[in-house]
Amino acid sequence: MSSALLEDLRARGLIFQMAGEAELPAWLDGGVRTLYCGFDPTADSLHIGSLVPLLMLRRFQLAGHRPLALVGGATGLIGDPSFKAQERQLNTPDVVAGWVDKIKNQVSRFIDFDAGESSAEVVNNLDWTAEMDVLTFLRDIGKHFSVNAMIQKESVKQRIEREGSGISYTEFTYMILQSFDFAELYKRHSCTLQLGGSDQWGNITGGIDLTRRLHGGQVFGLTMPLITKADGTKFGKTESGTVWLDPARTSPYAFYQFWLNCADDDVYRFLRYFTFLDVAEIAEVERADAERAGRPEAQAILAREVTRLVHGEEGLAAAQRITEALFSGSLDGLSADDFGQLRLDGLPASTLSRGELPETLTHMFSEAGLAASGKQVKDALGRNAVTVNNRVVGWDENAAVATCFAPEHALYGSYYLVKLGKKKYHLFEIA
RNA sequence: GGAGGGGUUCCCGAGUGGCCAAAGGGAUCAGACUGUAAAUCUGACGCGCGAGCUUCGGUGGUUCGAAUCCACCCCCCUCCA
Repeated sequence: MSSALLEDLRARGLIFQMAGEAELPAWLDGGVRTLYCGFDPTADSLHIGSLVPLLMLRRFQLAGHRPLALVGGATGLIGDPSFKAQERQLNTPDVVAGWVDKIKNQVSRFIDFDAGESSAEVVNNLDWTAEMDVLTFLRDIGKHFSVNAMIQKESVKQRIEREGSGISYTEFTYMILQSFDFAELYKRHSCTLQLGGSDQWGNITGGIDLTRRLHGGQVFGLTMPLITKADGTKFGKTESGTVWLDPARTSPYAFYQFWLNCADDDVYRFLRYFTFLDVAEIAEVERADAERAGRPEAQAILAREVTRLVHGEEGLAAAQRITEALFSGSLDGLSADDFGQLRLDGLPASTLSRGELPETLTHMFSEAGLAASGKQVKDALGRNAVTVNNRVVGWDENAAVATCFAPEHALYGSYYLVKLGKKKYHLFEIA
């Protein structure tokens, strides 16, 4: 039954490497197994880079196993050097502790805590490292690690070999801390499988070795592939930066748009990675898209599914309302209440009074976040890329803010929907 | 502690007294083409509507003029002790 899980994961392209590949299928089939994946608090929210591992925990849970989400209250204080080009800035303990709480919360949305034998649990590695003293650590844990082997790990190689960078002892020790986590979870929870991104391979195998040495137990490892994009740019970034899971940082609307804008060359792969849709079903979507000319269905399905997973039905509905309002072409169908709703749904918006309008559009729009600088607004104005309630506004009107936002141009007396470029919208409410 | 190398605009990386707001590439933004794609082409890309203003690790100095020269300081890397 669980080897079926592995089959599905393989079909989705979600398996990059396995440690203990020969025994793992039988082991999973043999009963409810406990597995874990770690999430280090490097900010107050996770971003979509953590989505694959999070969904992976859920996939295992749905297959009857018991997932532990480890929040790295300890490892987050150290910093994982794996494949990082540079030493990281340390964050203060109280800051990290605050992030741990937020991330615990976030992680909890993806796994079920009330599922009988396979009920999930959130653990924090600070619980078993905080009180450990240095000498115990060095004698009981450190002794099992060979520096010779550690410096051979691919994940730290560039830090050791590359001219112009280096690695502190602190970060170098990260691998040992994470290895200790695995051994400890094995002891405490009989946890026998660790999941992670492919960059975690070195840390995972370290944990497997340590568990064997410390407790004589056989445990397993599984890594997921790095998510890449066909055009070679980094996955998970948009013009406005990282795509976060926290709706306060990335609105459900922006989140939905991110997936909707997914490239054709990536979208079917992403459907397999990021949704629970059946592989066969996804193949069917791909086939249908290929047959039909024009715009594929896949992006809409992907956006819908992932937004629902992360932001729930309500978040999805809000995102779809805004999308529908903005991209259907005409604003005529919108009522005054609809504008209010769009604001609530997370459409970027601001309120100004007629008396305090800025002197220039460049100032007004860059302030509102429609563009990074006045120069960009100027460029857009010069190319007729800006509209106010669908009326094109040009560079010659830059200083005529009051005219552009005159009452006769308003919708319902006070609403102005400004579009810059093809996709950037901002609602101004002018009282 | 010693010797050497280095810190340039978001990133990589040129620049070693004026022609430098600083080559080139990447990323990003806008336009055309489209499907709110991709590829391609065009323009922008420190800030400012503009006059102009502020940058090249930091602080002082030399000079008519400094990212470029000098002094001191901070940080990083390599090797030696």
